[in-house]
Amino acid sequence: MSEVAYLSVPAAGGKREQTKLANRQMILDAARAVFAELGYETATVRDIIRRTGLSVGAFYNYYRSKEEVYEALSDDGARRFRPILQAQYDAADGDFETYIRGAIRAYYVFLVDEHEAWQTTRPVEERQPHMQVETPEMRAVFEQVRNSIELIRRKDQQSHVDAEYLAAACIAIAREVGHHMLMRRPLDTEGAAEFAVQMIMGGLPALPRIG
Amino acid sequence: MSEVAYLSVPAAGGKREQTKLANRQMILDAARAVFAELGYETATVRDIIRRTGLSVGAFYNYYRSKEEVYEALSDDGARRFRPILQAQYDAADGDFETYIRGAIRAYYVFLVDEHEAWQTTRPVEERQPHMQVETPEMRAVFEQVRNSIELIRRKDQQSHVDAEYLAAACIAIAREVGHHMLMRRPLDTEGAAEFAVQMIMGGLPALPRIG
DNA sequence: TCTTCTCTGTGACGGAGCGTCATCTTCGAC
DNA sequence: GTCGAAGATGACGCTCCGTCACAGAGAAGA
Repeated sequence: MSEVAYLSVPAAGGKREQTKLANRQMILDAARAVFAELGYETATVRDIIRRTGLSVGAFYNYYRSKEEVYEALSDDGARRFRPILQAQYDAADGDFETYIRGAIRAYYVFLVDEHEAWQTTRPVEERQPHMQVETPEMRAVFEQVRNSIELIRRKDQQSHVDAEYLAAACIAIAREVGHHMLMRRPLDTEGAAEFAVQMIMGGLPALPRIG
Repeated sequence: MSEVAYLSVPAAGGKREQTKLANRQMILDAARAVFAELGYETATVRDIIRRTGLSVGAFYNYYRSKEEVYEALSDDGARRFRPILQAQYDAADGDFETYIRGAIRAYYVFLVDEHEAWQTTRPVEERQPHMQVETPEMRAVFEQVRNSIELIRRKDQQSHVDAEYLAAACIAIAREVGHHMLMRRPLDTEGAAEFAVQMIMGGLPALPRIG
């Protein structure tokens, strides 16, 4: 996507380029830490930039606002998750249940990882930006799920269901059950995943029984 | 729920009490209008209060912040919806599918009503406060659904499913499908409700087919 | 190497919105 | 009619924001 290195230095560029990259990342890291410590609402641009040693002006060279930094963080998450999702699609080889199970399991593992990576000082809701952040990458995830569903379903004899509603419902189940999973100890990604998958595949009558 | 009128004035109280009530309501109405016009983020406390003719100080006698006003608005919505939900539970007389169908239908009608009541000047996302507002009344709605599900399910021979996950999943489906329904024209509450109900009752294989 | 040009970093500054508080007004009790 | 309390008022100080004139460091050319 950019210039190709043509000397021994692999992915360098000039010193300018390097510090730019480094600063961008530094700000992102600082922001993640500050959001975790102070909570998103309380945190200010100054809090973030102080941690990097840069100046206020420098911050605005990279991001337009606190919101944009958070978006960058989310976008980053979604961007890292997308290939995982794609791998599940490829591995499922056209079988819907395999895809859904793989996708949801992967998602829950991802969720737990991220959750722990944020060095949890503050409760989840405070860390979150209170916005229904809808970054391009997140919309891409939704689209990817919808497409996968549509592709797989089309292969089946089964005539079409409303792919948009279905995708929305699947994502909704996965997200919400995942959210509740994170609140429980011990963390049980498998149990939660199985619940979600069964709910999608067979609805209530199919759900795993307790006791 | 409060004092009984013991004179000819039905629900008055002194003039003090009356203006207090009136002001509270005025602020709420103004806020709804301002959020619709300017969007939640852009709107300021001053924008809201200007519309009422009151002073800044007066605002802070009633609410602590813009956020609290929005919470009051949401809370109000949830409070009005609760009895509707309860009525569906009573009418279902212990039958789960009847309850779910009634609840979701009622919810979608409610959704569309509210949606139209907000005199839509701005897109939905901008009107919304970007917070994952979780008011007491909203938590109460969740609890009510969870309880209803637990009560009804317990009657069935069927052994227990995870009521918390199930409630979360049902609400998630209803909410998300509802959200997509609102984006489509013409508005089809019945179709969306049927989709959600079938998804919950029988999962994907049970979903209504298109064409 | 030295010069020049350009790009990035700096932080003081003006502005916006916030929430408070000393003060005034109005209500209602006696 | 008097007086105490509840409530309204809006100027004030504060915090955070985003900008911009300036400075310093890297690249490019001689």
